[in-house]
Formats: sequence, C-alpha cells, structure tokens
Amino acid sequence: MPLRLYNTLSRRVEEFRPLDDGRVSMYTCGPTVYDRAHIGNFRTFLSEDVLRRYLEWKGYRVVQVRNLTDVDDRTIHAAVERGSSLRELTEPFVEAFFTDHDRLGIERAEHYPRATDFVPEMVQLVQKLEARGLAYEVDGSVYFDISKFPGYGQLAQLDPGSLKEGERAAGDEAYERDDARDFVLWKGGDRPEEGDVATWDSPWGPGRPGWHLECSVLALTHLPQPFDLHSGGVDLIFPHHTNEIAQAEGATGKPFARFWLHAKHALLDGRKMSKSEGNYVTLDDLMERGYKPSAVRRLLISGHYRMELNFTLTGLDDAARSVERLLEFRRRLEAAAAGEGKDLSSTALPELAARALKDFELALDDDLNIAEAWGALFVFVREVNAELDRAGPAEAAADARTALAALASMDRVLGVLALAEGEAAEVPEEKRRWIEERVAARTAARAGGDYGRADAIREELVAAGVEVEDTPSGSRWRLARRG
RNA sequence: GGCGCCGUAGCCAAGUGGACCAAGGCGGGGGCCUGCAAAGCCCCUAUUCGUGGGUUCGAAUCCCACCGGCGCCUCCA
Repeated sequence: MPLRLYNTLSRRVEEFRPLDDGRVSMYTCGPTVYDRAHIGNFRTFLSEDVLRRYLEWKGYRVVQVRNLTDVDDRTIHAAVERGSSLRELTEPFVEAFFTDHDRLGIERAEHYPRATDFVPEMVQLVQKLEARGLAYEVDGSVYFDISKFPGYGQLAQLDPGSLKEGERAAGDEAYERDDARDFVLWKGGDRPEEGDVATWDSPWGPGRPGWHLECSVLALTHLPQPFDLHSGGVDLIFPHHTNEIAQAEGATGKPFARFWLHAKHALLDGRKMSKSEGNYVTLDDLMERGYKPSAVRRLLISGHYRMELNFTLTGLDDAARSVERLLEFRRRLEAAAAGEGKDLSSTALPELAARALKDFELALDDDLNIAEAWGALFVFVREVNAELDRAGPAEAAADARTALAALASMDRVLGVLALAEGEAAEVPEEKRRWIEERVAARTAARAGGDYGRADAIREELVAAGVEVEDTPSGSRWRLARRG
C-alpha cells in the first residue's frame, strides 16, 4: 500500500511517491541555535523523525537535510548582549541540540548545514533574483518584489492583494521597501544595534542574509530540485516557507518542493509554548524531575502530527507507564523465546504478529496516523499476552521469536523501546550482590513456608527501590519505576 | 477583518455517512491467577460523540447557526 500524506500545497491527502524511485529527498527546518530548544520544538522534529523512520520502514532510502539557523535577529541580539561572536554563542546550543536530539532517539539526518557556512551561495541566489528582475536594492538592502512572482502566497492560501502590513513589521524594523509586503533578502545599511557580529561583504556592501534565504539555498545546494518533502512547524507556512518558495522558484524557474508537511504545535498545560512568553520546558527540565526521554518521546508522538498536542506532566506519567507495559511485554517475550521446545510452533502468535504489522502499516499509510498505529501495537500486546497465558512455555518458544520480531519492527518506527533499552539504570555491583542475596534469602524463607519473613524481606527491598516479582520460574527483581 | 484548526468516557486520543450498536493508552471498580503481592488475562467504566436545527432510509461523521478553545496574518517548531 502506498503512503498518503497531507500536502499543505493542495490542502489534500495525496499519494506519496518519490520522484527518484526508492529514494526520498527531504528538507526539514531546523532549530535556531540562540538558546536551548524546548519540548515544543522537538514535537515537530519528532514528527519528522517518525516520517523519516516510516519511509525507511517502507524500504525507501532517505536523504535528509536539517539546517541550523545560526544567523537571525535572535542569535545576533544574543551575541551582542553577551559580547561574543556568533560562533561562540551558537556552538554550545548546537551541541545541546544534538544532545537532546540523540536522547530522544531522533535519527540523524544526512546533512546539518549551518546558515553561516553558505553566505556566498545566498549572495549568488540574490544576484540571480536581481538578474531576473525579481529583486531590487534600496540603500544596500535587497528586497524580493512579490508583485513580480505570480504564485506568491499559494502555500499559505493568501491573497496577495489582501496582504497588509502586520503589526510586527510596522514596529521597530522599518525598511525602505517599495511595497510593505515585500520581504528582505539581504539586510545591508547601517545596523549599529547589531555591532559587527554578523557582517559579510556583498555586491551591495556589507550586510547579512534575510532569514528565509538560508533554507532556499541549503535545500538547493544539498538536494535535487524539485525534492520530495519539505516540512516544519505550522507557524512556518507563512512567511517562511512562502518566501522560501518565492526565492527558490523565482531564481531557478523550477518547482522547489513537491510535498509540504506541517506539524501542529505543542501546548504546555493548555497554553502556547513559547520562549518569549516563558511558557516552555526543555528536556533537561524533565530529566531533572526524573522523567525519561523514552516517556517524553512516547508522549510527543502519541497523537497525530496535524493535531495540537497538549503537554502535561500527567500525560507524561501516563506515557511512562505505557512504556513500562511495553518493556514488560518484551521481557516476557524474550523469556518465552529463550524457553524449551524451540522448534514447536503451535500458537496463534504468528497470525497475531502478521495482523498487527498489517494494521500498523495501514494506519501509518494514512497520513501517519500514529495514534491508530499505537492502537494496533497495544492490541497486539494484549492478544499476545493472552496467548502466552494460555500456551505453555514449550509451546510458545519458537513463535515468541516471531512476535518479538514484529515488536522490533514496529519499534523501528516508534523508537521507544530501543530508547528505553539504553535508559536502564546501572546497578552498582555491590548493590546488585546485596539485592541478589536478599532475594535468595526470601526464596529460602518462602520455601520454608516462613511468609512473614519473606514479606519482611520484600518490604526491605521495596524500601531500597527494588520490586520483586514471583514467577513460575523463580523470583525476579527490578528497580521500581518512578511514581 | 483575512486564512485555518479543534471540541469524542475521569484524563489523553483514534474513528469523519451504514460493513466496529465509538480503537488504543492512563486511571478506577469487580474477578481469575498468587501464600500474599507483582505481572498478565477476563468483565465493567461514552445507549453516546460541545449545543440547537437541517440533509439522508441511515450522521460522531455532511450542511447551517450558536457556544467554547486555539493557531497564523513578515524573522515563533
């Protein structure tokens, strides 16, 4: 079955096929590295990670570009404020971004270009636009003339005629544009408040690139044109992506990107998550409170990417518990797979696995309906558990491996189990020995019928953060999960 | 004012004209299992999908109105 995706360009769900058979080119707007990225930013990046993983799951090879915006108003202002260079300011945030990125199990893209490494290419693009009569210079700055670009605003479904200058543009950043709706390609002229942290030479004198320029250029220099997918947060539809299209298509005369995908924002406790309003949390904040990245990942990809996601600590607790359930499930399957009678296959597990995988794929094919995909997974969990309750260990052993493979397959897209695996807390050798000694003592007490003593030992272990579980094949222990 | 989105059980969240008399997660109640637990399983927890109309043989799903919440409208993922 083919994958269908909602394309912002057409405002419809369309069948997706890459232009180059078997190979998908995608451009995903990256972070502005003026500060630590927050959970809301990662909601978008995680949606894109699911898309990427699912494309790979479907057998495509993906070439992804994610830019790092290291020159814009915010990075410049932050650098000026601290009296540091742009690089000095952004470098730690680039590192922090990758730290969180990896902690959340987001697959690495093929390219992470920084805007400041491509300024000459940006200048060239502006020159092309000038040569084609789509740009004009005023006092060392260059603007894009939207009246010369017929399809302007199509992505955002904007009627250029009704576009009027917004309040934000009317504020402190007034430029000498012919038309208030035109946007800046190159910012030249005197900008004393910016110091000299971001100045490059250009045919129009010293200046720096406008924000939208980098994405057009980075996509054009790293991907074919047109490329398959371009994505970002909904807020980028206008003006950012609208202007990216105008720049790239204006300069080349060719279509820029085929599919445009936009993720809705995450709210924090029902309110917009944003830096400027101080309403945000970072992964670090959550980890300091004892939450694990796997739970954060689970929550952030629990719902459809085109639906708003309300991030709450309650939701995070729920997410953590559902990850626990999956971990328990896998542990149980692994134990079953390691059991006796490895060649016997007489359970319903293979059928359940096949059906789960089919439902999983059907769900994701439908514009990445991940909520339904989770549903398919959890139905699988319940049914397999029931089958395991019914069948003996000898009967289930071989089939358990089939089920395990299906689970791993689904997790190649969801990425939660793989992540949780790496989070298992290290138990120091000394403590491990103590725990094992206590568990053995308890087993002995139980064998002797001394349940009072057995329960006392269990209490002792619980107080030390260890839970004991008695199974037909002996007692097992594990670290207690957090509240 | 323009463009657009959402309102489904205690919470989160699929479903968007009948083929499921509404998936799944979390929580809650009851039961099985267990020495007791834990884990797991079984049953129950929305006769109903913001409200009111309408279309239709049939609507959570389409149309209209209203109520409530939210996003964008020039450098926010």
